[in-house]
Amino acid sequence: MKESSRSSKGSHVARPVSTEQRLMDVAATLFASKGYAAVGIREIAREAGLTIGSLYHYASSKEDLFIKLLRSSYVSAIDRARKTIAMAPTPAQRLQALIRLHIVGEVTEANVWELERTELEVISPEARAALIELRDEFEQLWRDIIEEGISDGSFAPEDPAIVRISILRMCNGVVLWYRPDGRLTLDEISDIVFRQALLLLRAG
Amino acid sequence: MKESSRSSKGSHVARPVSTEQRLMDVAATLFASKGYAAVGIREIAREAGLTIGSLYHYASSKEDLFIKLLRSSYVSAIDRARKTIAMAPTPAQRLQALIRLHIVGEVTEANVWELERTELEVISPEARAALIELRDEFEQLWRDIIEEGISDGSFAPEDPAIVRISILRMCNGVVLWYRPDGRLTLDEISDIVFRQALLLLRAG
DNA sequence: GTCTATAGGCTGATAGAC
DNA sequence: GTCTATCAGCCTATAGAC
Repeated sequence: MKESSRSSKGSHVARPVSTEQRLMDVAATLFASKGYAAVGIREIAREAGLTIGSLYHYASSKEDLFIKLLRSSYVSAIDRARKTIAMAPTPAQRLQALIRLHIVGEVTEANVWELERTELEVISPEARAALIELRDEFEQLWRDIIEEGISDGSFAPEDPAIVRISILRMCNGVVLWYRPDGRLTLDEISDIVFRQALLLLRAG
Repeated sequence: MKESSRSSKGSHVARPVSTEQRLMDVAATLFASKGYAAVGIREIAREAGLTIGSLYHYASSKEDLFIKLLRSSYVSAIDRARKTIAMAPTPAQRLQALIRLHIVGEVTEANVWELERTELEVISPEARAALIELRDEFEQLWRDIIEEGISDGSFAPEDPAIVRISILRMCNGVVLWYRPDGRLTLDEISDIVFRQALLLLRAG
């Protein structure tokens, strides 16, 4: 997802990725697919092409690795979401762009959002509070769009909070059943989810 | 959930529960809240008031315990759903009853449905196939209601499959944020989710 | 049907050479 | 920054007494 086109080498080969980035990507994929407790540090190290000893150069513990990866995932998701929102003029268009960004992001990267369900509870209270703050910051972006739509009259949901949760769950669920060779493309799915979101928001 | 009012004792004290039932309940709660890998058999045994040795009298392995509990949860959910559906005359009423049953069931018992997300992958292929069959049987009940609604003209969703998945995810998500002392009762939440489901189904 | 005791392996984490 | 070697503790599961 990181473009880094300002790399000085100007190389024509596949852009090299830092060991740390590779480690985080591997950890994200494994944690997202199997859950925190089910993934061992040996497996993470092996998949990242490292030994256990080397892994501990990048993170001081398994929990620290998990926290680092969640934080960077949340931060980059928030960052991209803000930029996407800034380019759309109306609440509905902002919502459409955000839904597509979220669905595509989850399928092409790792779905870290479903992890918060129970896995956040394994980490220490202070670190958890910081992560929950980031998660709330992300959700606030959706909340704002809905509020703006209500203000300008384009949305009129029965219960804005439940609708917001429902829309996010519809997005988060796609990665569980989407298959690249399936009936629908990610763009088509994103459009359907967006129209479903509109149905919920325009209930009034 | 099991009534067993035909117990011969006619006792006026709280209905006694078999050790096996208690074990299954404890295991369901723990697995649902922390995930399969994060729960140890020591913890399950302790919570159920047993030692490890005794636990293995009821299940031959941790995986076997997990399979038994998922199977019994699925079977009883399907059974209750069928009975609930049979009492409602129209597709919309069947849907309303099923949504309420599902939401209330998940909150008052353990939410085993979210487990299938990734946890089903840890169990052996044969057992998994049987469980997936049960899960599909449950989902087929929802599919049937939607199809019947489409046939009689009361529903006209853009994409029946995605709407079905979305409705189920809206139901399954409630247990993640519902609090007994919160703004809404379970009945109120169920009604809102039902009306949201109708919005998705009557898109036409 | 419940217990105690223990086997055998895997886990997260550390020490220290290079 | 990466490695090898290793530790102490926890895990699932079993054996066998009662």
